[in-house]
Amino acid sequence: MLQISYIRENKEKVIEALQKRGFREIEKIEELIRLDESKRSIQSQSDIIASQANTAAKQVGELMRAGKREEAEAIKTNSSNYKEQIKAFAEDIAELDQKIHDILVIIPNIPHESVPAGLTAEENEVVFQYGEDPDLSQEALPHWELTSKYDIIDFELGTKIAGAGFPVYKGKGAKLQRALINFFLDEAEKAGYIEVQPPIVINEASGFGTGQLPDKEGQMYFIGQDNLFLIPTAEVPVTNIYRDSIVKEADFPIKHCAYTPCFRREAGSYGAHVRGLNRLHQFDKVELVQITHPDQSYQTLEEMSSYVQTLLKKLGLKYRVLRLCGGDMGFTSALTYDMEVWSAAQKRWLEVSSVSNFETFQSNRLKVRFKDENGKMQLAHTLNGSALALPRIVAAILENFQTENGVRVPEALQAYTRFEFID
RNA sequence: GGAGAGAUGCCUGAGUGGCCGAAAGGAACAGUUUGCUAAACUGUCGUACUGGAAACGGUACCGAGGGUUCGAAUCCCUCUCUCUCCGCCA
Repeated sequence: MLQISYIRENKEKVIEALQKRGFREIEKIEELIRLDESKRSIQSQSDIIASQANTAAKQVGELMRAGKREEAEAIKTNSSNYKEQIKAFAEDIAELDQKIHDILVIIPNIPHESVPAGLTAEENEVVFQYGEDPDLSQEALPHWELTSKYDIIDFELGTKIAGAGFPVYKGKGAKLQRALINFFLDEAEKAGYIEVQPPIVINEASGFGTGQLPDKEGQMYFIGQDNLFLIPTAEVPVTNIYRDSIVKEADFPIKHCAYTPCFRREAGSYGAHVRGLNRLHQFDKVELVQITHPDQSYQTLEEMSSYVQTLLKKLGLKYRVLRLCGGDMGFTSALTYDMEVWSAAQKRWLEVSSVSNFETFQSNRLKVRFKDENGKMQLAHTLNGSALALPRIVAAILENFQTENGVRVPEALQAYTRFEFID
């Protein structure tokens, strides 16, 4: 959520930036500023009345103590209508506040200046590409055939138990998952991230803090009886650790990693491109979260991006890095890099990580602040990135490393799987 | 699920109608002392909005929302959360 004071002081800049994103309701900005102006005007009128009421009340107290009963009574009768006036002002202010809030929550973050213009995924900018196309035979199979050939992931069984998009991992498939999780967590620890195990359900305040609510509740599974949501990503519970807190400047950067399952309803996305592991309702992911000083956040973003790339290199996967264009970025992000791996049998790029700087967009909602060197409160910057999401990594490993004798496990993982081939 | 207790500033904790934006201690920050560290001493030390060039003011906030009153951290109502005991249980 943008700060109203920032919008007020940088109106043109905000409008221009939102146009880059393809935000349609630009006129809302003007409306917002009008509402804010009248709110502040009413507020100061109300403050004057309140000040008078306070003075009168204080006088009554003093007169009573001095034993001057009648004078006190006189002021009392004069004071009785202050309350009504203040109440009337308060009602107007509450109404305006609500309107202001309703607009603020639909305004997306302002894109960083390096974000390319563009509205669709085609306009994302490829900033880096690494690795070779694996040399596969004509008979190379897509991963959903390999999983049943080696009996490591059973999609139908998951459908029976829960529904489509909830696969059952079996035998070496389950072990591969466990190996990847441990590999990712160990690497993150080496890179200085402190591991946490958060709840995998969140309340409404947490969902609001990181920007999933309001608006995206349709993407999350809702447990109505207890008013909780299953997490769509560990970003939500991990970042919310710091909600309503004042962090020490010396503690920057705060670095956490977390493994969690993630749940997404993915309502309305079906078809050939979501086959197999490409898009699931439940999947595993190791997530990185950082909270930094505003001056450091873009440097941190680059570090997170290169960290994620080292993981892909260690796994021997061909990948590319995209800088998302304004229209393709998430609502809360100021700058996002997507990492995509090449899935050789499908001949498709699969997104396996998304690394974003949210600047103060989340911290303004979360109220994550620190005291700067001048003793002033400032909002911290929040960032996060997947490192990594498992299913598409599994898909790429299966497809890219398939041989006649089975699927060769990447060397970096063998210490974790304790087998070299899936066969 | 049943019964009870509680929610105050970064933390602990006092405060039952006006002199309370809030005692005290701790932490933190600055200074004095010190060979260094520690200790001691002195001072500073809430947030948000708002007026002002600044100095310095105004308003709001003691879990949330209502109410009583000239006046509420303090009294009343509702809600939320936390803790303790009992029950159940991985």
